[in-house]
Amino acid sequence: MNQTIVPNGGPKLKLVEAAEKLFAEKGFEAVSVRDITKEAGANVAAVNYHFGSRDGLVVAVISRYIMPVNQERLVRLDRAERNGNDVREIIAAFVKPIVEQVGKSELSEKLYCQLLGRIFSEQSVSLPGELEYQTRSVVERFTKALHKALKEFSSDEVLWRLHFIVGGLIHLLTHSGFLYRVAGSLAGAPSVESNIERFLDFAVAGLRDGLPSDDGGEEPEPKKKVPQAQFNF
Amino acid sequence: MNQTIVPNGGPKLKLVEAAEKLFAEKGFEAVSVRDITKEAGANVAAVNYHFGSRDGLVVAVISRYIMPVNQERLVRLDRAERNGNDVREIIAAFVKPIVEQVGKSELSEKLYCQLLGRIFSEQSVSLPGELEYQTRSVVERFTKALHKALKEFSSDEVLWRLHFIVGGLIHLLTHSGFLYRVAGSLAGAPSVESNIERFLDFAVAGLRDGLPSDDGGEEPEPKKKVPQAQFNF
DNA sequence: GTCTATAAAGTGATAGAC
DNA sequence: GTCTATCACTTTATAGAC
Repeated sequence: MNQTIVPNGGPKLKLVEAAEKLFAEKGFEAVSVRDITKEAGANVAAVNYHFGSRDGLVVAVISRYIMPVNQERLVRLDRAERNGNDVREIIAAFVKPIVEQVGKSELSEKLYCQLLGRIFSEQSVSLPGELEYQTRSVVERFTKALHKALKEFSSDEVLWRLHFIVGGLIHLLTHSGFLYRVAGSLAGAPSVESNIERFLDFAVAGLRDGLPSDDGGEEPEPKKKVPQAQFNF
Repeated sequence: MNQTIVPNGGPKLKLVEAAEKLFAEKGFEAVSVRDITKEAGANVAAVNYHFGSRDGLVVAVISRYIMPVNQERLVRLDRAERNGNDVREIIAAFVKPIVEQVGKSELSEKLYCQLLGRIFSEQSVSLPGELEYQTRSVVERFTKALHKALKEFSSDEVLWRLHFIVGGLIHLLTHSGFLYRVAGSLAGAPSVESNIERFLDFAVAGLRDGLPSDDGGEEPEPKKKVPQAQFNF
């Protein structure tokens, strides 16, 4: 978990790590610069010195977590497309990279999930062009791949269902907290991985709803074109 | 849309209506008392005089929208249970009361949806006992009804899937905005109702995943008990 | 009930010393 | 690069006049 955004291991990294933790716990809006510098053991002016502004730090945190996820998503999507474009594999390519990066973060599993849930549902922060472009292309590529795998549906229909999946995913991530009240170190306790698997089943079934059973479907009526959604995946 | 919370039609109502609009547009945290009183054409002190505090107003807004939805949910659930406990009818009982109340609000359809999305995903506001009790009983009753309709699954499994559904629903509501960029007054344009229907299909399919096809299922292994989730439905 | 004035605390950001 | 001191502003809430 150390992208180009925070190269050195000095005070800049300490700030980012403190910010991540607090953002995960309380949300981006509920944490002040003073909270962060206090948590990091740094001076109040440090955030502005190193990141230009509070927003600069927020963007740094978001980028650090989103970029590797998006990269891995595309790698896996390539593989899925070569493997015959199976719907479940496509959705797995979309979902699993999130939980895969858990280990690379210094955050606990719980906080990592909460942070990613908050990142995905964040709307008011304007991201740098590079990241916005990456996100847009992820959305487009997944929508296209799914549409190809589910020719029976219009691309709007596919986009809407992807929307629903994203919503369920965000909710799973942000509410992963309550999971840990029982989990602890119990054998067989529910883990993020098992819940992601559970979610995959749910998502694939919803996505495939309306198809006969496995392949060869009836011809559907194509529907109206809807503009590209603008949300973070 | 006039519950016991805001009885008179005077300045108190004006404040609530102004708050609703701004909360829908910008979120609960991003709106100040001054924004609200300005929008309502009232004095800065009005919010504190009429609602005790900013939080008091937030709670009033949330209650005003959630309570009728929850009541209608329970009415519909009763009906669904008498009708043979069909899964789709249960989920419809959960989802449709939301969109059913659109017309009773002074808010536009878009803002109404956004507000309800924000209410459902709100976590930091502590609600009055009455409302919390109502919400809790809604969750319990729906989980039980679903578990009864889907005996093949553990109640944890059902609860998780209900979670996923809630997530998808919230996302649909909060992103309903982008729908309206094309919708306008075009005939055949997607409406909230049609998207809810779309979502219902998705949700029911995901919920029923793992069942043979219609009825009579294989015996599953029961899973670990998970504590009741604490989130607003 | 409504208003003004103000309190008390918090916010992000920065100039300038070290 | 770090720190203190401070600016300019905003926040919620309230006392007290009308």
